[in-house]
Amino acid sequence: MGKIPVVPAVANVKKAPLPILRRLSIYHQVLTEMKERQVEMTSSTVISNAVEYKPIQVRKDLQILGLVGKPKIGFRVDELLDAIKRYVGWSKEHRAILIGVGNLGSALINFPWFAEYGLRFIAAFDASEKRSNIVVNHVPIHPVSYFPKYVRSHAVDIVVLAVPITAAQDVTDMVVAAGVRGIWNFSATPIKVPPHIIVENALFTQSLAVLTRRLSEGKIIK
Amino acid sequence: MGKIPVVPAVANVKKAPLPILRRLSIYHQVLTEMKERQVEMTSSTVISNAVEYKPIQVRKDLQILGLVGKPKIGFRVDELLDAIKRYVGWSKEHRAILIGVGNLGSALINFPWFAEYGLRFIAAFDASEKRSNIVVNHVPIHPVSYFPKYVRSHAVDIVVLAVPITAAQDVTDMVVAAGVRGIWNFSATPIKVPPHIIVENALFTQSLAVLTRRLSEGKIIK
DNA sequence: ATTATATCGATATATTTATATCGATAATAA
DNA sequence: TTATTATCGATATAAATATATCGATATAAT
Repeated sequence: MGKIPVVPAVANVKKAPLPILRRLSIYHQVLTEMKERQVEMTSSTVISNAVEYKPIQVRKDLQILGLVGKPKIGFRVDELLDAIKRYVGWSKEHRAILIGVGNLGSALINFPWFAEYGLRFIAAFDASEKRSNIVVNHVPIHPVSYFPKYVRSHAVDIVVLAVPITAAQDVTDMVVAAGVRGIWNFSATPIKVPPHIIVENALFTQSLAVLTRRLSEGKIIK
Repeated sequence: MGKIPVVPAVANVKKAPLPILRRLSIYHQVLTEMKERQVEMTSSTVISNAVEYKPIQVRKDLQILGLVGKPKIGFRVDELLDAIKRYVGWSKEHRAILIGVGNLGSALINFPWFAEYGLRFIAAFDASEKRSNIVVNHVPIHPVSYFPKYVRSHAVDIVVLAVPITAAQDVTDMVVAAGVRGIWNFSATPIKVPPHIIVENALFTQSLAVLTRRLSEGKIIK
């Protein structure tokens, strides 16, 4: 008699290649602008013109979505947009908490994430008492000490971390202990988490490094 | 007689691989924290423990910096840090302008970029008159209409763009026309520029796409 | 009706990036 | 003193990613 496996079963969704995910989010933005301009059909070539990638690459990327285009014509803009949203996980709701309501946190909480990205801020937390117990963009702000208790009575999918470097790891540990699975990290330092937690870093210095390096590489000397 | 080439000569600095640049900026952060803790020596293995990359990759990345480590010991923290800063272009000053003084722009201008990254904000511009003619973090804010004139009398290396999507392309065109070579784009849309302009996008949705996809991939179903 | 063309999807190749292996070396322990 | 170990740097292999090629097809032009 074979043993019944006790490891938790996991949805066998294929792991999407990182470079493709990143480019899909750019195609999403371009397609959104096309939709606003009432454009109905588009193609790899047309999308390619709007971004910095070659048509072959755009075509290959779109193939992963599994929808069929028409030769000579391409794809319906709205279908492409929906397919991308489904693929990257933006067509279902993600309940999010903001921690750190400084300038950056305020910028994040004021952005209309829900309609296009499924991200819904249900509360925010801040270390400072004077930023607490107010409401920003319909989202209530609480003192951060209340966070663990809050999570016990509210389902939270994602914590958006916008705290200073010095607080980042401590707050992360609290978030992990509370059982939240996803962290979108805007603090300027990489954070350490156990393997079952999913972290994505939005580290500004990464793009700054690329920018300053490219500027020095291309310096015209004569 | 051979023709004298008329194409502008360019410093023959090798083009740094993008993935390495991005990881170097993370090592930089980790090393900075080590320096603050007075750690003198470190190694690929130790750095690896602090980040999500394997020791082999860290070693290979550091090799590009061209400094020699000691077997069994590794590298001096301060030498590594300096080498990274030189390599990515953070050891010389970059004169920067902020355009768009909303929450995000304010967060950017209040961050201490200069000491570690060489980025010096010399002025900011905003479309709103009521945000103009004040000073934030020692940086004067002007109406954006004054930008072209300002650039004629001040050397500007980088424009940091933190404007709404709707304004992004128009402001970009103005920046390009004014002759600025580098753009750090925090507006939520990719912008189009001529080939001699260097743009780096800090698109939040890229990391969001990775986060939401990874969350759905790893969903426990049983 | 025929030809030309732009695109798709599939497959093949090239390039880039990540990882492994291995001898040499500096420090530490026996 | 000798053995052991952690690391380095160089080179080799593997894996992932990007690009090219090509036949098929839907539309538009002749």
